Amino acid sequence: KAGRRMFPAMRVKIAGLDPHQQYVYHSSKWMVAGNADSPVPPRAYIHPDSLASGDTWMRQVVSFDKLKLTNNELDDQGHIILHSMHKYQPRVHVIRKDFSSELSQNKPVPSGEGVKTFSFPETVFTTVTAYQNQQITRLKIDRNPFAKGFRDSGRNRTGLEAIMETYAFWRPPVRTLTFEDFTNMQKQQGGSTGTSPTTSSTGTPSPSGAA
Amino acid sequence: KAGRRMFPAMRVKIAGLDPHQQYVYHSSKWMVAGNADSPVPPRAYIHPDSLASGDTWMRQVVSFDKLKLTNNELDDQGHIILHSMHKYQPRVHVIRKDFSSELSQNKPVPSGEGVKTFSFPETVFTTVTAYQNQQITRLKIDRNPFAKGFRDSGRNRTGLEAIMETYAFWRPPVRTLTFEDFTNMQKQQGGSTGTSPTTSSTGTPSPSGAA
DNA sequence: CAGTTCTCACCTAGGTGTAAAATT
DNA sequence: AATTTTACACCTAGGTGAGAACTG
Repeated sequence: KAGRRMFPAMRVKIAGLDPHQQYVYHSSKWMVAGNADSPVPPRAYIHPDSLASGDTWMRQVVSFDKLKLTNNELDDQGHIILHSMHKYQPRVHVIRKDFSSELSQNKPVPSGEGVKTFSFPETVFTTVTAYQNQQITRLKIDRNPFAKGFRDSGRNRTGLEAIMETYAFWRPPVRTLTFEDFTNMQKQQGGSTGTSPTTSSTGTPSPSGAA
Repeated sequence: KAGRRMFPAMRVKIAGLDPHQQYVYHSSKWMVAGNADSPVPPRAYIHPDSLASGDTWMRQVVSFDKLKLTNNELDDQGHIILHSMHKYQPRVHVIRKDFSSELSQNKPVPSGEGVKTFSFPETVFTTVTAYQNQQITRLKIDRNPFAKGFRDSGRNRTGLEAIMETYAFWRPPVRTLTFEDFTNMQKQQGGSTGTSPTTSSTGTPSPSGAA
């Protein structure tokens, strides 16, 4: 019924906007890596602060932590619908609000000048309904405040868990986007099947189901 | 430090908008009844759903329940700053978004065609830091879910409390606004020192103070 | 039986009035 | 003495993974 959040969430910092122009933040397109376009165009998540000035956006770290995923095809609460056991790559769209094309979460992201799209290989992840990897489970329990109830502070730090020590002071990366970087970014867009263990690969479970 | 909400909150239903036009909901001006304009122009609360189509606004009951009041003159969290022990009358502004005058919570509400202001005598209230009236205290404890901890279901229903029985099934009024009503509304704008015991008169405490 | 759904104890986050303490 | 501030117990609301129950 309800969706579940991603953890860690996409967090982004941007530079190079016109401080007095209005912008919309859009997180989409939830590409299935290496698949043809799905029959239904995927939903986009419009950042709740949206329609704010470039000045406002640039002054803060933009966090997509309220975004929720679901595997319920009939979801009517605006959650992002994904398929379990698939690999996805989040994208961030920065859309300048000049021509007043009302944008909805279902309409495709507009294109043209004033619309920039970014994506990062390290944020590729695989959706699951049950964790397949004990390291991911521990990472989430140790880092997500809402899972504190499962923390077991006095535990044996054996072999495999030593790896987790690496994450003890790790923080989700905050990338800085500049429009100058954009042309470089484009080249990177094609095949990003990154298996970097740093972020949430094989992590985020897509949540419980239907209405 | 933190502000406190109003209870019950302003709840409003509107009709007569252009379904495809964009509108902003604005709750202000927090007039001190019968006083000259205060030195600092009062803040307005921009409804969080704002910049939505007339269609969207009309389909739902618009609730201002997230609005927070404070008596802290130096508040920097966007709460509405009021003075304790004063009488206020909330107003609702419906602002058509055609000329792109960016509206901020601090800027004065624009005027002209496409901007309609409504207020209701039954929503006049008096700010306090401690309740002066035991009936208000009981009303809030009985009706506000967050005060459930103070409910004492098996209690003596003595004299004064019998009055409260009246409120047992009472719900905050949902008013319907139409632009046709607007001219009538204007006449009512001047002196509304309504002491109707129905709503929150002598109720809402303005919250704890400073940063 | 691999994958999914459901329920639950255990958290975070924050909205209540109370009563004591501080302020004026 | 009257009003405001502060700390607090007790709620609502909702985000966790665990583990039992369910599904194909």
